[in-house]
Amino acid sequence: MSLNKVRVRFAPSPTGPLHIGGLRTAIFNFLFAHKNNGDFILRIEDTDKKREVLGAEKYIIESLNWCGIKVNEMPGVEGKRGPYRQSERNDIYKKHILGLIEKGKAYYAFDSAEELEWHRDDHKKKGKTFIYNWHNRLKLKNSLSMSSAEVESLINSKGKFVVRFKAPSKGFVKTSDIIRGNSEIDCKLLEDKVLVKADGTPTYHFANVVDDYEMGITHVIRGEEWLPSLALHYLIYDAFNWGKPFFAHLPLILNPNGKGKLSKRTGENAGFSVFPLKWENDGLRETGILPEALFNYLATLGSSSGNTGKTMSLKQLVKAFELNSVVSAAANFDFEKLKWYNHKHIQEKNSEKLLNDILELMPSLKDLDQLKLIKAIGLVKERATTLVDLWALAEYLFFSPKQYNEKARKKVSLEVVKKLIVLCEELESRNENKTNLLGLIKNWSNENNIPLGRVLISIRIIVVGEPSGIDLDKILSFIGFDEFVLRLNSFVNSAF
RNA sequence: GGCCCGUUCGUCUAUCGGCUAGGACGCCAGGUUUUCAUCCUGGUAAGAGGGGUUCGAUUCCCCUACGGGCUACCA
Repeated sequence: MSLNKVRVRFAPSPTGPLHIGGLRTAIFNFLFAHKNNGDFILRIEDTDKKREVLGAEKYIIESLNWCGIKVNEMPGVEGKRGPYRQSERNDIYKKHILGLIEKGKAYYAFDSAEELEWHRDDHKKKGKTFIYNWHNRLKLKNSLSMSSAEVESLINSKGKFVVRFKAPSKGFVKTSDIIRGNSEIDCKLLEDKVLVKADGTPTYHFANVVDDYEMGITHVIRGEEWLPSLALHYLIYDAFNWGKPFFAHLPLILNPNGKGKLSKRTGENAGFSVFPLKWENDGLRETGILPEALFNYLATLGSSSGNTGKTMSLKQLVKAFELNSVVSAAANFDFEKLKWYNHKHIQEKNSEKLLNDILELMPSLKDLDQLKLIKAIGLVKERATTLVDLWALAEYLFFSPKQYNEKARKKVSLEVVKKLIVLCEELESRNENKTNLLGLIKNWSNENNIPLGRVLISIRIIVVGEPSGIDLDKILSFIGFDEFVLRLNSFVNSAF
């Protein structure tokens, strides 16, 4: 175990918006860094410029920021080990690849894409799999099979070549993973992977190892999809004679039914977004999910340390986090459970802060009395699952219902309502104290033998528009006597 | 096809070889609420199958099945 300061990185590709799976990887890295007083680095893996999507990098940073994931070093927040975009690190890769070629650990190859495609097809027809490695590298066009003069002239004339890693022809690579334990990979099966592409840019495998080394990464925490490449990465470290970081491969997040990696499409079909923020369509933020709830839920997906059956704050999650309590099996995404976390976190958040969250989503609410809004949030929040329905649940406290639930409307006794209006007029003319309006109404209904249940449901439907909502008492004192009379009258008017 | 990883209630998970297999979400029932929801109480439901090892396997090993991932000059 090295005594170096823990340094971890989250290394997404800007090929699209950050999705839930990527975010979970970021969260685990972040949790681990904080648990160990380490650094959390964001590295943008933009070596494939063809696939880069405009705005993706910005989206990634905004998403992390929204979730409260603070980054110590990243593009724009340069530390000593930058730059933090791979596209800006080409000199570093060039220097290192030359060293590897000199050591005989890597070689030039000139096979065209078409030629390789032909070999793959040809092998497939024969029921075999084409692997570019020790088995056939001498029959292919590369600096191992050709004379140095030939190689030199090819490099000088065309300049089109790739650099491949020379994987060993025998032996085993012993790999180790914090989550999965030890494993042995047969070198015979390994491919001579391309390290540098024909356009001079590195592939993931090469850039990744070089950067993790150069940036002093102590723990590589990444998705399970990289597990098959782990042996290759080990060999690259060894070829350089570099010390290896520790590795931890996180289980994947699958679709709710367990079929395949969680995808945008299944999310859409099931009615949720797999993106934290808006990207074309609404993200989780826009559907009223709280960042702390998303963080909390994702921290429990594939780990027992956060999976306590209770909500946990960032502080608690950091304290509880253990890399070796990460589960090795893939986890299904469950939107229902996310909603439960969201509901719980709404309860735990104070109304002022909730108001800020809601105003971000619905700026038009800034026109309303902010103090009244805070009070209203306090009244309805225990019923809310998302920020969006938090407002839906509070709306009738500010505006009279646009329409009345048809079924419920029939339960309203027009006769009673008319009597109520008369009562209100009397109260007004007597200059009665109407603080306890509902109490006055209850007494009145008692004295006049009007069934109280009937009165209450009628009032509720007129005031709310639905047979639902918070305590009538609270509603009436919130909207006040005048507004109440207004709503009674507009109901009577609409009844004809 | 080849290689890699995995398999406990429907879902997320607990179990350091010896338990009536625990918790959470969901669902169902009851209670509170003169509404609806929240909330409270209870219930439902599981160690893929087959071989070993062992006094004893969910737990260790092997096989099979199933699921997932990788198999690009993408990451």
